[in-house]
Order: sequence, then structure tokens, then C-alpha cells
Amino acid sequence: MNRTRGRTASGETASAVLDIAERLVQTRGFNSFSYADVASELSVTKASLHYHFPSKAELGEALIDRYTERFAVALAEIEASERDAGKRLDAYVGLYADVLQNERMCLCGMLAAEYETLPGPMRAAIVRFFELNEAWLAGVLTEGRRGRGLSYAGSPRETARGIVGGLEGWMLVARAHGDLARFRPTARRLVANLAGVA
Amino acid sequence: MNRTRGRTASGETASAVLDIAERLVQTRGFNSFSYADVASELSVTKASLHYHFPSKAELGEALIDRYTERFAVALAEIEASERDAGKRLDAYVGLYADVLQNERMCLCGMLAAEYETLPGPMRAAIVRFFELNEAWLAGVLTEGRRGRGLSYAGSPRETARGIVGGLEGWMLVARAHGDLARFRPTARRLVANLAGVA
DNA sequence: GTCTATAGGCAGATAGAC
DNA sequence: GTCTATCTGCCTATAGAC
Repeated sequence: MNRTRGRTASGETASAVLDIAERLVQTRGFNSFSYADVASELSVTKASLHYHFPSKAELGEALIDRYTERFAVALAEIEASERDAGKRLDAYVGLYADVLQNERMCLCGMLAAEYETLPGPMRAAIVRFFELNEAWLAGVLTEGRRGRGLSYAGSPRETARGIVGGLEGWMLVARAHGDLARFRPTARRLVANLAGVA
Repeated sequence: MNRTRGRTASGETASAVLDIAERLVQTRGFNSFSYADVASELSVTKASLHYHFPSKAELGEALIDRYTERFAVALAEIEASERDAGKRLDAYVGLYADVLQNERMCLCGMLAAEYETLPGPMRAAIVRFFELNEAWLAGVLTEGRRGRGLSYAGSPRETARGIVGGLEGWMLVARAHGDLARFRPTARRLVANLAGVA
């Protein structure tokens, strides 16, 4: 039976390609992995990959879109399970800590470093990822300040960007230091400082 | 007259090569520029570059070493010109803001993203850069707390790493947002939050 | 959907003339 | 120190058989 494929390829093979490519981008970067890398891991040929993702740029877009969608789901789950703003921030930090624990960078943090070399559609998708995160955090920060749990200087938006960028940079440096274990508690404290957790 | 060249090449051409390669790494990344890029800008051939820097890895090492040395000089200048801990932190933020104003990432922040793909000697040099920065900041933070100008939770070392990583990440995201202008004041405020500036 | 085969280009690097 | 010429290998991508 043949499934209908969407624009971004939704079959099982395509999904396996995305899984492998995602890990490679998160560890090595978009410009430092090749179709050959993915093909050998999947035990197929490079030509097969081009059937699912005609160009590397389209593969890149699909990667970011899927990653962003998963993040959106995770954010919704945090909102459903935590009511307190401080605890929501802790859970948010946990998303990044889990990524680093897998010895990976955030996909979009990695791509942000390569931003200048990427095609327009990928750039736009990266900005959307950050926009989603900042908007969600700004909401948490606004509510938290109203409820007196948080007391930060500056706007919620600016503070939200500080948290997102901070997490990206702390991951980056922690990975170079080979210091994965301390990330979670340290990042929690730093975020608490930025957000003025009571 | 022929100058004696050191291990890392100290002639004028070598210096021009480093200038061009540095900018390319800071904007595009180490794996996204080539000897051909540098050669065409310098109007020489690729083969000439290999005379000064036999391998790309050696060029990379020389880049990091020079960058780190310049940073060390800048840190010493800050210590000489500012006595107050808060002002020293502001001046430190200024170093990063100046880099971003030139539409560049921090050299070592960029390389940290590519860390997994880099040869051992380059990795070690990157870690030395972060180590230098964290040690210097830890000193400022220790003094600032003793003098009651600063009041942060956690150790000076951890807070120092928070500042370094934070600046790297804020640069990364600001560049993707095309938001160079707001970086300086925002980063100042965020660092002040992390360090507990009175 | 996956394959073989190949195109066309660019990468880092070297040999040897000048 | 810089050049021309060249090597080897990898890259993204395509054509066309099965």
C-alpha cells in the first residue's frame, strides 16, 4: 500500500531520514553533514534520499518545521501540567537540558550559528522557532509578574529573549567544556535570576 | 629583507590572511569558508596560502590564539581604566557589542557550535579562550561581591560562565533577528541581573 | 521507492618552476 | 614567496533502469 506523501514527505523512510539528519545537524551542523552520512546510516543510497528530499535545503526546512512543531507540543504540555510561572520556567529549562543530555545542541541554536550560509526559507523557519519560544515565554513572564511570583526589570519580551538566548549560549559553552551534568541546575538558577523568581 | 617567521607565521601576508579568515569564520563559520575564498580576496593563489598556513587546522589554531591574545589585552585595559566592578562588567559587555556591531559573531562562540567537527588542537584553544574569560570575570565578581557592589547567588565561577555563555547566545539570536542595535543595552541589563548589580 | 552510474563542481593539499 | 598545474576525494544533484 502506498501512502499519500505531503509536500515535506511523511512516509516512514522520510521520517527515518529526518531522525538521522536531525541528530547530525544538532551535533555537527548543517554544513558539516552530507547525504552520504545519512545514506550510510540508513543503508540506502544517496539517490534514494533525493527522492524524499530533492534538495538539502528542503531537508533543512523539514527539519526545522518538525522540530518547531514538537517544541510547540511540549510548551502546551507544560502549560497543562504546571500552573506556577516559576515551575513553568523550570520545565522550560528542562526541555533544553534534555537535549544537551543527549549530547546535542538545540537544532535552531546550531543553525543560528550557520545563519549567514543558509537559504532564505531555512532562515525564516529559524526565526519562527525563536519567535514561538519568545512569545510563549513572554506570556509566562507577564502572568508571573502579575501574580507577584516574578519580578524582573525590563519588558517581558526582552526578558524572554534573554532566557532563550541564554539557554542557547549556556548549552554551547557547556558542550565545549564537556560539562553536561551541571547544565540543568546552573541554567535553572540563571533563568531564575533573569526572571526575578521570588 | 626577509623576516624570521615564527611557528604560526608572523609576516605581513600571513597577518592579512588571518584578518580575512577571521572575518569569514566569524560570519560563516570554519567549515563554511575555503582557502579559495581567502585567496580571491587577497588576490593570490590558494597555493600561496599553504606556504603560510600548511593546513586549514593550523590556520584555525592561529586564528584562535590571536583572538584570545587580543581579548587578554582588552581585559587588561578594562582593569586599568575601570575600578568599579559594575563598570568593568559594562566594559566587558562592550567587547561583545563591538563584535556584533561589525555584523560578526564571537570567533569562539562560532567555533563552539562547530566544536564536534574540529581537530583537537583547535578544541583545546577554544576551551582556553573560555577559560580565560571565565577566570577574569570570576575575579571581577569576587571583588564586586566583597565590595558590596554585586550580590549574586551561587559561585563566582558559575556566574562567570553564565555571563560568558549568555553573551554568546544573545549574540547568536540577535544576529538571526537582525537586531544588532538593541544588543548593547539589553545585554547590559541581563548581565546586571545575573551579577546582581546594586 | 530504490538502485547504478555519472555529471559538474569545489574542497584541501602537493610538486616543482620561477 | 608566489606561481601553474595537478591530484584525490567529497559534495549536491540528476538520468534512467528496475
